[in-house]
Amino acid sequence: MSDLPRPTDAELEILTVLWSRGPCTVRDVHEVIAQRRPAQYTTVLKLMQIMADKRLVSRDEKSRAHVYEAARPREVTQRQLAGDLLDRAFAGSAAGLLMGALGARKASKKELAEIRRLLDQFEEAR
Amino acid sequence: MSDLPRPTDAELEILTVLWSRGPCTVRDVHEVIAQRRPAQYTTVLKLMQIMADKRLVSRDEKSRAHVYEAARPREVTQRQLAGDLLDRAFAGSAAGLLMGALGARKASKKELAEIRRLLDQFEEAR
DNA sequence: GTTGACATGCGAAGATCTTCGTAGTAAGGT
DNA sequence: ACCTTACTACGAAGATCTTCGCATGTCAAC
Repeated sequence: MSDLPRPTDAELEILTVLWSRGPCTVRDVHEVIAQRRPAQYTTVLKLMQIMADKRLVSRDEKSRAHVYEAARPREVTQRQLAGDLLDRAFAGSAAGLLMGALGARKASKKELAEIRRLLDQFEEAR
Repeated sequence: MSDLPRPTDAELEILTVLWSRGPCTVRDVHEVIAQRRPAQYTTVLKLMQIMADKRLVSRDEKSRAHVYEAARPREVTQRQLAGDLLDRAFAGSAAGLLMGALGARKASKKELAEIRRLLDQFEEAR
């Protein structure tokens, strides 16, 4: 399993679009991103080309408008990013990371219950 | 409360030293870092000067060897970083972030218990 | 076939990050 | 006073990130 570089901020933004919409053309991605902030088409294009070079995305060139797809499923990259932050800022403490997250944004009661549920499920699976 | 820029990788490494050892000279920090990887003294110096410009650290120039200190306590920066990642990669889902963390590194049974404990404590405090 | 719409490729600029060498300066011992 | 040592300041180079304009190519419609 080859390991990919940690995606940069701009790259991650594009990946989130690809994860939620599935394989996309540059135009598709640009439309989504341009909705939330000013961004030129060619900027998104260039980024996606670079991501293809880095193997962060795969590219299907069969049709005129190339179709890009995230190279790895969302969960795998999320694990990479969480693990990376865990090491760099939390000395490996998942509890610390969770407290950081809960302290940073209000979590609903429902979310807390969800966390407990996942915790049970996670513990069961070992 | 002024908001500080997100520390870069190299800056975060220095911050972790300052958090764990308290106020330090450049030499102190360099000694710690040089132990784990090759790094020139002036590289660390320059980084810490830049961090002072950015207000990520404060600098006491009274003695010849300036003494640096993290501008904000560890927990505050951890919250910033966790919140940032939460937004950028987990669509705000703390549960997702926790699963990412647990999936990335083996968590001991003790750590899982700790998480439950903190979760109780956190929920109580609202 | 010409034109218009739309796509990629390419180069380059500006910002930031990271690295380090060199120069200058202050302190302390001899 | 002088020399050594230790420290800061400064400038600059190289890498990466992010941005965008322009050239070029392709396809369909007229």
